[in-house]
Amino acid sequence: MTKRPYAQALKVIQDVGLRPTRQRLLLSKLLFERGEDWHVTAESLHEDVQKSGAKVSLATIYNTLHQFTKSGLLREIVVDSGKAYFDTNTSDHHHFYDARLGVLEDIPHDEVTLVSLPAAPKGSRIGRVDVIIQIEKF
Amino acid sequence: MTKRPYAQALKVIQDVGLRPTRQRLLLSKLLFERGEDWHVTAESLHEDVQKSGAKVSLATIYNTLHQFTKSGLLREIVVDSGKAYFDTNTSDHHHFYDARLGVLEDIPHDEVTLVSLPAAPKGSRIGRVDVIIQIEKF
DNA sequence: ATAGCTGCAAATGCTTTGCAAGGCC
DNA sequence: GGCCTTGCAAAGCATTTGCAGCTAT
Repeated sequence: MTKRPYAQALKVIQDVGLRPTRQRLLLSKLLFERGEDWHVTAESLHEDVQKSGAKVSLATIYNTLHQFTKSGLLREIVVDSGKAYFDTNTSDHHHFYDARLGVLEDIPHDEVTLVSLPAAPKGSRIGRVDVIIQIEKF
Repeated sequence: MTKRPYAQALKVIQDVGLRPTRQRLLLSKLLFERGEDWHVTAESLHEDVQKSGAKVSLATIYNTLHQFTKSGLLREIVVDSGKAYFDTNTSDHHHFYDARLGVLEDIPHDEVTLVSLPAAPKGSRIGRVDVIIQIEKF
């Protein structure tokens, strides 16, 4: 079956029950049809939109990133107290982060192993475990 | 030997080669003389200053937190893309974080063990490893 | 004296919000 | 039509910066 333009992007959006608007289709396409995992900020995605010749307002990009995250299409990664990163790879994995360059890189899931997780403080449960390995180029 | 007020706070500052100004002495005292590890934001520290009856401008608090961090007296912890946390415990350890409440808690160093750290991407070296365990109260 | 420090206010950077106009079902 | 979405501009926060005045040495 031939893949029509936006076919995958459309499906992704419909699968989570969002309306396939022009803006969401484009963002979905930019995010999920490149066949690799990657990391975006609202700003970087906005630039990609402009490079594609289209136009989506920054506000809508913020809204959409959050909707996609809430729907489980994206995962937010906190590595910088001042900028939000989103990861198209929502599976269980960790990250390298180069603070100087602001660049994130996935660590394959099986390359970090945690032993002996501590018990959560009483009255609370453990949600997610994030491992961030700071790196720097030399 | 009796401990004069600010004796410890003064020493801490002199040890890293900073001028013991009124502001730095107070902040040092608030941060390091309570005999336990804790986590502050510029805002929370500012409030503590005011509760103590003194006054230090927010700008100076930001400056001082960064100077102290650069001097190794504090460690910055990134758990929120929008607010900077600082930890008076600079030793090797990890954190619980309740995103809803914005509360950080230390995990004793020996209660998390990482096995099989991945190799850093070529051309880079590993700096710090941060493990953040998201928790939520129930 | 002088190099360093402080505080105010203004500026910055990222993100969110209010609301009128437009689009999808 | 009615509800969801978008986009702009304005507002919001946390943080940084410029610079005149103050302070430790």
